[in-house]
Amino acid sequence: MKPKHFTNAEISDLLVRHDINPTAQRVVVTRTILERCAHLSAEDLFQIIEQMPDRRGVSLATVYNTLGLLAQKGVVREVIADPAKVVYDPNTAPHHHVYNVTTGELIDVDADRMQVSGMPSLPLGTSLEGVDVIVRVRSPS
Amino acid sequence: MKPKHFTNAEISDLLVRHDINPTAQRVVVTRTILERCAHLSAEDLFQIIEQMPDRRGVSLATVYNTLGLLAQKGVVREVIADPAKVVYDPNTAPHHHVYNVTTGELIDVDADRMQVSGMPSLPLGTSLEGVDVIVRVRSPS
DNA sequence: GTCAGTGCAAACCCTTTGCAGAAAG
DNA sequence: CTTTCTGCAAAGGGTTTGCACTGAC
Repeated sequence: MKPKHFTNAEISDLLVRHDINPTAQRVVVTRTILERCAHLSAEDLFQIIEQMPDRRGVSLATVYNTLGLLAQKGVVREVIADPAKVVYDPNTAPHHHVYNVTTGELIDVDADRMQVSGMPSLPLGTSLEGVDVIVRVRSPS
Repeated sequence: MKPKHFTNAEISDLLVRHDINPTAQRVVVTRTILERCAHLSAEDLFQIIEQMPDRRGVSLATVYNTLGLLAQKGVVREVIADPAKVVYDPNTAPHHHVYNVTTGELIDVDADRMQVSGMPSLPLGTSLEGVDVIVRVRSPS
């Protein structure tokens, strides 16, 4: 997935459309993860932002808070593959993942290539949040 | 899933068959998780064992180490659904999970009821470790 | 002035590790 | 004796929280 470029105004609009107050820090965080087009953890993102020359200071706590908010509002997707940390995926189209447990690498698989059939009926009083498929692979030791 | 009962000798045999040296502590841990037939975290298991009257002392570190070993040797299965903690599943038959993000409840779904089609070819030099499907549901707030 | 948002540091939780002592053969 | 395993307590890493400050309306 190739990097894209966004103006701050575009990001700001996107946030507003998702019911998020577009503060300077939130715009930086959102813009960074969307432009990187990669699976990043909060810590990854924080370090990238720290090294931007034109950065406006963004604290680690704010990165965590913002990513949580973005995930909750559907701007990005949380991927829980590695028990050690959560990564965020700017790809919000339905898709699944191949996770290399040795290297930590995470690869997208389009939902129209790999599908789930036979969805069980949901427990009473619950609504569907999403279906995650994770293909775990291992590199030779 | 109803609780089962095992003799220590049965558990011991099981461990040996899986290439695990059957120490007293490992037998207690293994027996407890197999008899409970439930998804348990290391902490859960530790607390259950702590309250057993006939227990042989087992430390938290040993519970973690033993569960890791059991998972690695295929006696139990690791389930990574909640980013906050790993749970262990004594059901090693192929199956998937419904996870309630509100309550933390985790339900098994037989693999012959829900299936994945269109598995991607694995990255070069990797071998398949497993395929996890997690249906996330939410209870109303 | 009000209220949401931010930064910092401390707190938290789950998990792993270092190391000395215990157990097993 | 040697090797493996265990227990304890401390460290570790990711994430969250408390609280005072800042900034926007």
